[in-house]
Amino acid sequence: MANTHVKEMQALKEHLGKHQLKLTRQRELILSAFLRQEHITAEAMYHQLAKSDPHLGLATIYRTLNLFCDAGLAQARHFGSQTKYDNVSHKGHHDHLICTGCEKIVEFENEEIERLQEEVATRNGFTIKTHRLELYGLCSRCRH
Amino acid sequence: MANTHVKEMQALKEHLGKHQLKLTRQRELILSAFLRQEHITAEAMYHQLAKSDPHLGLATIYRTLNLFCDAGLAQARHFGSQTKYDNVSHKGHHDHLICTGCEKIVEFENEEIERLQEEVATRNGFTIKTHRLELYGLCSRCRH
DNA sequence: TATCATTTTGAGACAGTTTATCAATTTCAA
DNA sequence: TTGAAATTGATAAACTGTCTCAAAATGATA
Ligand SMILES: [Mn+2]
Ligand SMILES: [Mn+2]
Ligand SMILES: [Zn+2]
Ligand SMILES: [Zn+2]
Repeated sequence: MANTHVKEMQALKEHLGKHQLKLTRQRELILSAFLRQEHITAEAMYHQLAKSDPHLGLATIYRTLNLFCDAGLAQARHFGSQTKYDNVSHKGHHDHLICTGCEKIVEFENEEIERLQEEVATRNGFTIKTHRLELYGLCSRCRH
Repeated sequence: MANTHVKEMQALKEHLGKHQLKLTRQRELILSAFLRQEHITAEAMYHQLAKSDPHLGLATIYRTLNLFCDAGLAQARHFGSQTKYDNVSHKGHHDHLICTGCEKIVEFENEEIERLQEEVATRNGFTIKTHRLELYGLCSRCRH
């Protein structure tokens, strides 16, 4: 655990430094736990961390995950009715395939789709800032 | 107003008939107002209708819009953090371009994107049931 | 048209999720 | 080491949407 997530920790420190924010025990702890997941809800992280740190407040989890979003390490994604924080520290933009049977989430990137999105936007006079593409269905296992 | 939205009214009646549901003054009123919009929140519809019918309850709005969804007249869409009911009575599947400046929503369809989505799904062993594609950005007016 | 079982409504309670408040604690620059 | 500023945890509050239930409306039937 000593030399894992060094890069992300560095990125966080950089963000903190730029915004007069402080590095706390909680922020370190939450970052470390967050980086072990791909997609997680604040509530799930709260329960997960409660085992080792029963006094960590839910509000702190929310505040910290939102801080990670500001720092570019995380991204809040609204899947169905849940808000999951997506670990984007080590990867670029991507979209999602979501199994409605088992909740499995597969990430994908498709240059061609992205290009066509730009085309659609341009045709309508828009400049895209962000987008969201989610495909909901059944994975091979759940189909049977 | 006498002969507008006759088809949609008919579709609603058909759904009601099939499910032992009743046609009420409120359902007629809400349908008529709903069909005048493209995308609207339950809350917005509530305030809009309150002017002419101050006793119409918010729960009734929600119940009725959800009924329209069941009847295939409406579709609930989660844009950002808002849930808007999309009037789909007279159109098929489509996706959205959303201006983050003025909230303008432009609908579009793109065969090619849809095809590529299927391709991505197949490649990952998924069978798509639904999908959501939203492009957020600035419209030409808001860019300046 | 009157009857009346069934459905619907409106008001507000309630639930789930996220943010705001604030006194106490922690951090870190000087 | 000190102390101003930031952060935390507990909990209140905000917000969105659903549930409850007594009263009212609907519509099939006589
Ligand atoms: Mn992801
Ligand atoms: Mn639409
Ligand atoms: Zn599955
Ligand atoms: Zn605009």
